[in-house]
Formats: sequence, C-alpha cells, structure tokens
Amino acid sequence: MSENKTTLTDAVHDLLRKAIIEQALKPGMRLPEDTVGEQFGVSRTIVRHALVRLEHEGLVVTRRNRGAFVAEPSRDEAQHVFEVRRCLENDVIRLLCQRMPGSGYDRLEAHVRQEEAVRGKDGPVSIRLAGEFHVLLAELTGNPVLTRYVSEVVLRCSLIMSLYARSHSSDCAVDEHSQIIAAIRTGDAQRAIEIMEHHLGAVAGRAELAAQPDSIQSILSHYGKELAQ
Amino acid sequence: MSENKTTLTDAVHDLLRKAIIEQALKPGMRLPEDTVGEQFGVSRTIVRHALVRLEHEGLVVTRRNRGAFVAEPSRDEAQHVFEVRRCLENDVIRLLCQRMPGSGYDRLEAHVRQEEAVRGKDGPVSIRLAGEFHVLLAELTGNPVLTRYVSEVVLRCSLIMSLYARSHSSDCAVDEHSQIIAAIRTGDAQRAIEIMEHHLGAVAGRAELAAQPDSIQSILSHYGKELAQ
DNA sequence: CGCAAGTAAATTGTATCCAATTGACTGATG
DNA sequence: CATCAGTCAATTGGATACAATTTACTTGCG
Repeated sequence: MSENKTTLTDAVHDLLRKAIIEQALKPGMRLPEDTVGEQFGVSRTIVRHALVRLEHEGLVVTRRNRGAFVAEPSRDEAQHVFEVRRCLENDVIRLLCQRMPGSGYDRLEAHVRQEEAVRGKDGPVSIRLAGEFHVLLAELTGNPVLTRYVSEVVLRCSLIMSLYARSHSSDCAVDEHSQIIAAIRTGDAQRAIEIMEHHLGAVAGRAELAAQPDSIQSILSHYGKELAQ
Repeated sequence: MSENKTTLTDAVHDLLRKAIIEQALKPGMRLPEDTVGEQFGVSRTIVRHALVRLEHEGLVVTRRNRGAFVAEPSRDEAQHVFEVRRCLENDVIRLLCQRMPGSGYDRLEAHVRQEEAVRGKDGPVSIRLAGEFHVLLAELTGNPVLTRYVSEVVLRCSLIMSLYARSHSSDCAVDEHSQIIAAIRTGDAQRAIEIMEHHLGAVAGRAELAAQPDSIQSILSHYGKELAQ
C-alpha cells in the first residue's frame, strides 16, 4: 500500500487518463506509442503498458497492428455503460443506508460545499468534482472493489458526455447531490434510489443517447455479417 | 471484433488465468517473468503484458521490484469481492426479469443439463461450469459491460474458494440454478434475488470467511501506521 | 478515367540488452 | 548473542533494436 512509490507507467497512465476526460485528447484521436512516448520523454514500453491499462478501463480501444485510439463509444455502448452505472450506484446507496461510516456525512457535505464554490463555471474543475462526488459515495461503502468499478464507469460516462452532450452544465446536479445525501440520512433507500435514478437520467438525457441515428456499423450490423467473410 | 486474430499476449493471458482458477498455480505462488516466459516459449515482454492484465483482474498482485504473485486475498478482500458479486448478480436478475431474450431460457436450461451431466464429479470441469452459469446469466442481459464485471468477480470468487473453502462440492448448486431460472421465468425479481442471495450465501459460507482470524496486517492495521515512516 | 496490383513508409508486435532496486548472506561490533 | 552495515546474486524497470503487419500511394492496364 504505502510502500508503492509511483512508477513511470503509473504517471503516464494517470496523465493520459486525465487528458482524455478533460477532452484534451478527443474521442477517436490516435495515440501512437512513440509520439506519446517522446512527448512525455519515456520509451514506447511505458506508453504501451499505460495503454493496456487504459484499454481495460474502456477509455482507449486498440486495433491490432493499427494502434490505440481514444475510445469513441457508440450510443449502444454508452447506454450499456450508463445502465451499469445506475445499477452500481443504486447498490452503493443500499449499502450506505445500512452502514454509513461516522465521518461520512461530514465528508459528503464538505464535497458539496466545494462543488457550490465553483457553481456556474463549466470548466474541467466542475466536471471533475461532479464525478468525484459519486466516487466518494462509493468509497464510503468501505468496499474498494465496488469503488473501483464505480470509478471506471464514472470516468467512462465523462468520456461519453464529452462525445454526445451539448453542455456539461451541472447547475442542478449540485442540488441533487444534496438531496441524495439527505435521503440516505433518513435511511430511505428507495427514495434515495429514485433521486439517483432521476439524477443519472438527467445526465444521460443530456447526452441525447436515443435521439440521433447511431453509428454506421451499428446500423449496418442489422443487415447481416455474411460479407465479413 | 471478428478481425482480432489472437495475439501472443492474449494466449499467455488466457493460459495463466486458466492455470490460476484451476489451482495449478496456487495463491501466493511467485510468477517470475522469465520463468513463465521460457515455459511458454515467449519473451518477458509478453509475460509482462499478460501480468499487467491479470493484476487488473485481481488475480495477481505485483509488488514493486519484487515481481508478480498469484493473488492471496485476505478475508476482508474476499468479503468485498463477494459483496460486489451479490450486488451485480442481483442487478442481472432485475434486468432479466424485465427483458429476457427469446432464446434465453433454452440456453440456460441447456447449461443446467450440462451441469447435471457432471454432477458428483468435483473436477475442474464442474467448477468451471458452475461459474459459467452466472456469466451466462449476465450475458443474457445483452450488456457487455455488466458481463465483464460479473466475469471478473466470478473468477475472483473461484480463486477465493480455492483458498478458503474446504470443498468445492456444488451438488446443491445445480438445483439452485434451476430454481433461479424458474423464479426469473415468473418475473418475480424479489424471489429470484432471495434464491440468489441464498445461493451465494451458501457458496460464501463454505469459505468460512468470518470464522477464522483475519490476516496479520488486517489486525495490525488497527494499531496505527506510525512506524511505516 | 476507374480499378487493381504492387511497392514503400509508418506503426505495432516481439525480442534482447542495460540499469536500478531488492533480499539474502556474511561478517563485524556493541 | 543480537543487531547492524556492507556486499552480492537475482529479478524487475525501462530502453533499444529487429521483424511483421497494415496503410497509403503509385503505377500500370483495361
């Protein structure tokens, strides 16, 4: 745990992830190993390892002998990610209604105050804080496995929003975060889940996931794959 | 998808994973990169990438400059994995009660018949089939993201069982699988979840997770970390 | 002018090589 | 005798070099 001095691979991994969710690296953009490598002053080996991890996290896709690209999730994939996120966050709420740790509400309210401090500004800070609220909820369950999965889907949702949403404006989100805290405090899991569903529904709704036509391959996939040999 | 000819890294990855969950590689066992490499006739580079992936899946842990080891989850970690598994499988049931695909019940029943065919034999085949039933349930939701997470926790549970359970005997398990199918068929999610909880509870119970004293570090962690510098 | 084949450049897949860190052994010292 | 410093073997962290594959461009032909 504490004996792990961060390694170069970790550093590159974190930087790339940050760059992706902050939209510095846009979906579909190529990530050639040596380009990234000389940018950070490390060799391809490091970049490769980082890319392998990012692929596992769903932020990057690699095509054999073609290289790595920032993930460009189709609307179908996006819906799958959102669905899993709803499931996981509801599970988090159920657990927290059973066992919220002592310092839990203090930490949550401190976080909401942070969010309120940057209300209105639509910068990367606001986006990051909005995501971290949900990760914090997961952390309070005391279950690192659950926390990791929630982190992953939250990050992927950030990427999805950057692809499909017209605006990241999270004005109402902060209020809803407060409402979720309040509902958990009363121990009413069902009500908390309803608010969470509404909250995530609003987020997903902004992504217009069902409105516009899907990607070419998703459409053509209904016409059979016989030609693919 | 279909254009991905399997790469060497994939092959080694699969082999190692299989070896781990079949207990050929026992928890705590060292996995030196060059030893594994010459065993499979590939270089360290390949093994390294495979180990990175396995670490992400929670089947191996790597200690900085010390190398990789087959994961040896503490009882605490084991409980976390089981908890996430319960959450995810309940989510799967909720989704399936809403939208079971047409061929779903046929595939499930075919699988149960396979399990019944090897009933009694406690070999690796029986263990594998028991796990695959749960992965099949997840697949039927049509959500690949959810399927991947379920697969991961199911595999980790296999590893945990190999560590803590006295016997892998899954005689009753097959019957419970049938009961779960029946409950989903009636659309009664609540009842299906109860059976699933009981089913997983029985599995976890066999692991005696709460009975015996925990690991040393888990105990000592309550005595402060000042000495860790 | 369009299409197919062939070739070259670019990029990944894999192997090998050097450096840095760790753990164990040895020996000295209070 | 226990403890600590110093050295050495073993193994990983990281970089470079080579091979294989893909893509894009060019060229030739109908």
